[in-house]
Amino acid sequence: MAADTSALESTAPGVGAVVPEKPTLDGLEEKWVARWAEGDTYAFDRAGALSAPRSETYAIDTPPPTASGSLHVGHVFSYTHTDIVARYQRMRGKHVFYPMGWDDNGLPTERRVQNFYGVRCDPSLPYDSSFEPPEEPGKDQLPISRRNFVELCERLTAVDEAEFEKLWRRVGLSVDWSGVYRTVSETSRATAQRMFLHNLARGEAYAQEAPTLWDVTFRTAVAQAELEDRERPGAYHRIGFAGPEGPVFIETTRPELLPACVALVAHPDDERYQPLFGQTVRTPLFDVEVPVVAHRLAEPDKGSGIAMICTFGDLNDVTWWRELQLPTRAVIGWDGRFVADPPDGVPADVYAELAGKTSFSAQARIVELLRESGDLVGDPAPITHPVKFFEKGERPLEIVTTRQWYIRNGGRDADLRDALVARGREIQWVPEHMRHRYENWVEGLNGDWLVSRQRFFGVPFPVWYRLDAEGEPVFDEPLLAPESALPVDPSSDVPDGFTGDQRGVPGGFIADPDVMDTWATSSLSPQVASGWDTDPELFAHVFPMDQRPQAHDIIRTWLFSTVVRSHFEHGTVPWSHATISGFVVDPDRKKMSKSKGNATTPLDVLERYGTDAVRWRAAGARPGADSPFDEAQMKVGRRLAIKLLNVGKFVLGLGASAALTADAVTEPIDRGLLASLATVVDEATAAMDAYNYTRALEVTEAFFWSFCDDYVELVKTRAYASDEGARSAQAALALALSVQLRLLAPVLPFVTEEVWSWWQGGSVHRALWPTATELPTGGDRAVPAVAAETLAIVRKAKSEAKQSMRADVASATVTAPEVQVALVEAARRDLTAAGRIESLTVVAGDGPLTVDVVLAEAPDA
RNA sequence: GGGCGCGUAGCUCAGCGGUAGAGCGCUCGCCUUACAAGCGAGUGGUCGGGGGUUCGAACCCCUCCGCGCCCA
Repeated sequence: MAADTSALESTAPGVGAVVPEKPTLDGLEEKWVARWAEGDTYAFDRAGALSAPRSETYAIDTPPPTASGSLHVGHVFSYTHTDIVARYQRMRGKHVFYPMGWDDNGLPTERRVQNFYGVRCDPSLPYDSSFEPPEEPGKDQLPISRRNFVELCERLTAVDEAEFEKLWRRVGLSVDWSGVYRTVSETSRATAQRMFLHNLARGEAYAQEAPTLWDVTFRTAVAQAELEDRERPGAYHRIGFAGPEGPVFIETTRPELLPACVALVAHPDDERYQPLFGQTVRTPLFDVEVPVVAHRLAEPDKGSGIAMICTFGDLNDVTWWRELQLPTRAVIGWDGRFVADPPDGVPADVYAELAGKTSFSAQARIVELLRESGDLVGDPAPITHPVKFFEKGERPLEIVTTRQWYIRNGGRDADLRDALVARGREIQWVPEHMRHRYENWVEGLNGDWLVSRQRFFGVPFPVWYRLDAEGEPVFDEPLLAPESALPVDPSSDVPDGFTGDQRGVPGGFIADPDVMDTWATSSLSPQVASGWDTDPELFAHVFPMDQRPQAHDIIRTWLFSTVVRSHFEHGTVPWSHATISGFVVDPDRKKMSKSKGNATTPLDVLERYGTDAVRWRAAGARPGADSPFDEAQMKVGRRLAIKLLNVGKFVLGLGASAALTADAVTEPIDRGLLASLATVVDEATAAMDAYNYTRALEVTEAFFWSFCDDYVELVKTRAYASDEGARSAQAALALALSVQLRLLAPVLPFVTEEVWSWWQGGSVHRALWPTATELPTGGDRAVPAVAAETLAIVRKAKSEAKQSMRADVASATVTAPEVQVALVEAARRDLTAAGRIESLTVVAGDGPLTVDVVLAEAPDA
């Protein structure tokens, strides 16, 4: 701990503090985290904000971290980037609306709860109010009711969230912790359901029975945005179909889908197959008659150039099926296995061999059968090809026809697509080139946004269906929850006009069984955080927000879906700026992630180098740029923080204080130093306004080191005196310290606050960002620059003579261009003291400034 | 295959039309009363290759090579 805390009784930061004997970084985090919490230093002043113009509020749409996940250094970096901006805007006098959220909704939480407690959700079970999970997860997962499962999710995420908050406070995030939201909260659920109902009412959401990409492990539909291609081994099987004039050979990687074959397809220009178009062929083994059709998506140079269309092997099949209006012969069920009964028109005897099998074993069996029948030509030819996976899944996706909810996103509507691209152009992207990621994605969409998921933990659709006399649901007339009742859980709540005992009985009703995609909730983070559903006055003030910070990997998901929702509901972009941070990568330039095993635990690094050092390193990563994790860099940040403590102690130990003002600065070199600082302030401010915190820090830091190594060394002796010159130095040092502490405060919140507290009232983080106008004008920056240059040459002479910097100089003769002579003379007093120069002569001459240094005889040499 | 970004000192990166820069590293010095968790000095690059524009190119244009990310 810092040595001086006993003197601090007041809750106001800084009041009554003194400069410690031996300043240290140790313990600053604990001290100031507690002090900021007590003093509500980062509280959002709602009333003050609402009574001021919108331009005086700065609202941030913070990414809610996945509460069940774990944080690594990459997270610390990107959240620090945002915090630097937040702190800057606060110091500019803005009301900073900077809430934190937790994403405790969705699959990661569901999976973590299953593993942590050893349970699984079985929606058919009744709620058990006395249920307690086992101490240790058992070998087999314990089936529990949906409501019990959800309760465990909430219990576990609350623990995780408390840990996260502790870490974020230690990182120094200037979040208003009274405004935390959760994506699974009542408010979030109500917001998501209300927005969905609005989308539905305006025709922006709809349900449709359609072929859907399906993860057989999670047994849920997945959206285009959640897909990824993975290279997987496969094999082309050459199979003969019986054509009108002999066999037609196709090559397929999925022979097991033969019973699902509905046509063969070739490119319309392919002369080899033109004679067959309009004719029919018969499938081997099953002997089903299928047409030969032409379509531009068939690739002549792939395989034999003619392919079988199955319902459904891949997305091309879906396109062909839709555009060519082919029949459906689905064989794969929700569990990824071949369904029990063959499709219409497919003989049951052969199909019976496949029923109940997975794709893998069905393929093996089909290949055997084809060999026996002689329809398989040669051996399968191994290939590697891209296969679609759910990004969180481990088995290839199947395509299953199901009824799903969609929200329009321009994937099937050029006008909407253009409108959403135009929204993207309203956003200021930082860095600018990230805009292309957005436009590429929007322009490449091939379907609407599938938002329903067949999971248990999530926001349910506020929808029921009437059951007809036969007990079949009437999907065309969904029963919607009234907005006043939101949030609802349709599996326990009852639609208007019905009673609970009518659930599931003919003439009664059933609930829509699905929950929303996690992005369907996350895409409403601006609305949830800003009180769309709970505090319309606040929402009207802070929305559209100023900044959406996030990483570039979720532009297609989080960013895009947020734009879609805002476009529909509010007819505006959700924020004016999207700031995109890069990744922290390991030394091999691989993205740091827990699953790759190369993630560095943040707490360990924070403890070893101190928060300010880690934040300093984070600030060195420009917006959008990946940056390698290198501990050696942390030491540099730590050194900067220590330097601040020491120079602060020096300046304040001289008797410099906040009472000294610019008027006292009379010496040319002092005025020059402050003139130079004024340009630094201007540059840093311009850089911060452009979200270029890296540049702002660079400019400030360069000045700071030269301030310490040159200016302070030059004026030190004078500052120790007690004449007018001393007061000039002391005032300049005090002013420069004050300005520099404030310039560095967003990056180094702890050490700057510590030094600030030694001599100023209030928090540095509530102080105003410096402006050039608080510094005296008219100083000549060349005076300190030339003095430093001269001193450097004297130092070099001492260094080359292997002498101490304290070695005396008998005489130094400066030969300088005419215009510089007066500058050197203006710094004469400081130069002779700092260089320990007995006799300093300055003459005009040609060429650059030189110094002829004659060292005094060393006393005991 | 398409899009985007990047290739500058051993490492991390600035510079983006006018004489190659910083920090780290390394080498050599220095106990200097703010700081030895420090200070001073030095070392180090045909700015990925090739063409072009220009009085002048790391910077602009073309092309090639390599790396990364996103999308097919």
